[in-house]
Amino acid sequence: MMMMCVCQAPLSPTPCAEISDDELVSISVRDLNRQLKMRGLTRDQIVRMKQRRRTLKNRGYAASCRIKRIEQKDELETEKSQEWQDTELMQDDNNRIREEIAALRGKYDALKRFALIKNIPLPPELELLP
Amino acid sequence: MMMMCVCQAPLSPTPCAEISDDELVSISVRDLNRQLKMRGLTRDQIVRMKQRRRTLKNRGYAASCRIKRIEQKDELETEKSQEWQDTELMQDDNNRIREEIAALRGKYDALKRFALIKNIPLPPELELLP
DNA sequence: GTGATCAGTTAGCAA
DNA sequence: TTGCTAACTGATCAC
Repeated sequence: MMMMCVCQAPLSPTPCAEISDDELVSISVRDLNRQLKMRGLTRDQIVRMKQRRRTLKNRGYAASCRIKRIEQKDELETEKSQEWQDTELMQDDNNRIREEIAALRGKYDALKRFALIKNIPLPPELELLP
Repeated sequence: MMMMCVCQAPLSPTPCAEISDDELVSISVRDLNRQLKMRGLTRDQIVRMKQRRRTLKNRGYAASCRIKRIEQKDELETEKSQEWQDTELMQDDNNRIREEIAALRGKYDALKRFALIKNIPLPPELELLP
């Protein structure tokens, strides 16, 4: 299966001025602008810094997106097996009820025979079921 | 939701010699090598061409990978709703059987009262259930 | 070499 | 601007 994956280096060929990736993504826009002004950065450097920030953010979004996808898949699988268990329980229930009916029917048939043998007339609404 | 996505242009800044992307991915390695030899391509050009082929292939693999993922998700959802339907059917079945039991019990109770009123003695094994 | 899959990148939509 | 997601790319694994 898959092992570690070194993959692309996390860009940042120009740390520019001791701003780590972690800082850059977590800092607010307001604070970032303040920082950029404090150090004298050229427009070009500022644009690149902003782009680096965006890319780093996107990296995080991509990661959450994958995690979310996996979680949804797991969720689906769990729900499916839950449905399956429900069906199983219902089946068991069903079988128990069927046994109950069979037992009742047995008694019924016995009564039928009893009435027949003893020649006991039953009112029509109490005629035993076939 | 997502609409069309133009995204990255399909590389190929150097068509090099009338070999389209479609041709390049579908041609066999043997034939490709033959083609590359026929036209006099430098080692560097050959390496780039091979890399372009690999990239194009990878693009296709990535696409199938995404399609597969979507299909598996659909499959899971279908199976889940199928399980749900099974449970529903079973539940209906269950309810019908319960009604059947109730009806039987009704008859049974009527018989019980009948036997009591007419003072008909029943053998113990035919004693009516409570 | 081929195919699959992961993480990272980019484009583009939506809020 | 932020967050998300589709498509693309390169790395890496299995075969």
